[in-house]
Amino acid sequence: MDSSQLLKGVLDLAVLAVLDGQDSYGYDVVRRLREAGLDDVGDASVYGTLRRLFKAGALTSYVVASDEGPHRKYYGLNDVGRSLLSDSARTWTSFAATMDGLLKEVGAG
Amino acid sequence: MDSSQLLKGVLDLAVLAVLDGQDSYGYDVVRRLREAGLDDVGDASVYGTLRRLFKAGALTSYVVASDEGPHRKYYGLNDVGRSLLSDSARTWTSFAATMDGLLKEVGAG
DNA sequence: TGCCACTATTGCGCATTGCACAGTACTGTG
DNA sequence: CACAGTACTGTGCAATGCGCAATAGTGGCA
Repeated sequence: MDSSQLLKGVLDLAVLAVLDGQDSYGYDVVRRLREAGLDDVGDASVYGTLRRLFKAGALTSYVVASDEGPHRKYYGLNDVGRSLLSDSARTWTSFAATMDGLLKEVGAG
Repeated sequence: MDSSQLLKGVLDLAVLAVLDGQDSYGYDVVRRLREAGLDDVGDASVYGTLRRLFKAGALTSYVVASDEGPHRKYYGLNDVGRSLLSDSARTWTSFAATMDGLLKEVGAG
């Protein structure tokens, strides 16, 4: 089954979680998400999400030069972002519990 | 936070889970999902999902007259639907575990 | 020198899908 | 007859993940 639709609305949360505690840039966020198990996440999705969160005022942003390639645009959580992260995490946990409840009945008629 | 995006790709699974073990019709599926905790699920979403799953060959369908209102269009799982249900459930469980893993690091970064 | 791979970001347009809203229609109550 | 509850259909919109192309810097290799 295609898991891409599962990311809808959750990618924001995943990106915020990755940025929590340590600033990072798009290319690296993609790498970290894939290592975490989100194998199929598209790079354009992550860049888009970062831009959207920044535009929404949840992230700070600054550019850093790199010796190994082009410049990197770092993003970090601000207060809005941290607040959004905890709210989203709570919403996700609750939602996941509801789904688990629905699935528990499967096969039990 | 708006949880509507969280449903993306998961509503199929939720509907399949509700139909597992007992045939049902749209209006009742909506009611059951809301009782299960998916308070905000829209009726048009459920009807659309049922139609889509039927069109995809995962559901059987038959009409039953009702004494309390208009006819009811019942849906039930066939082999394709049951297979889709178990596959989707597995995908969901795995995905949810990945997300939980990402969130576990929050605050510990 | 020229070609290629890896790194890194942006922008365009598309596909999927949940939802609001309107319309149709049947039953029962006042 | 108006209205509420039940029940389904269709239209069009909004959100968002993704494929793909373009741009651009660094370094290796023939």
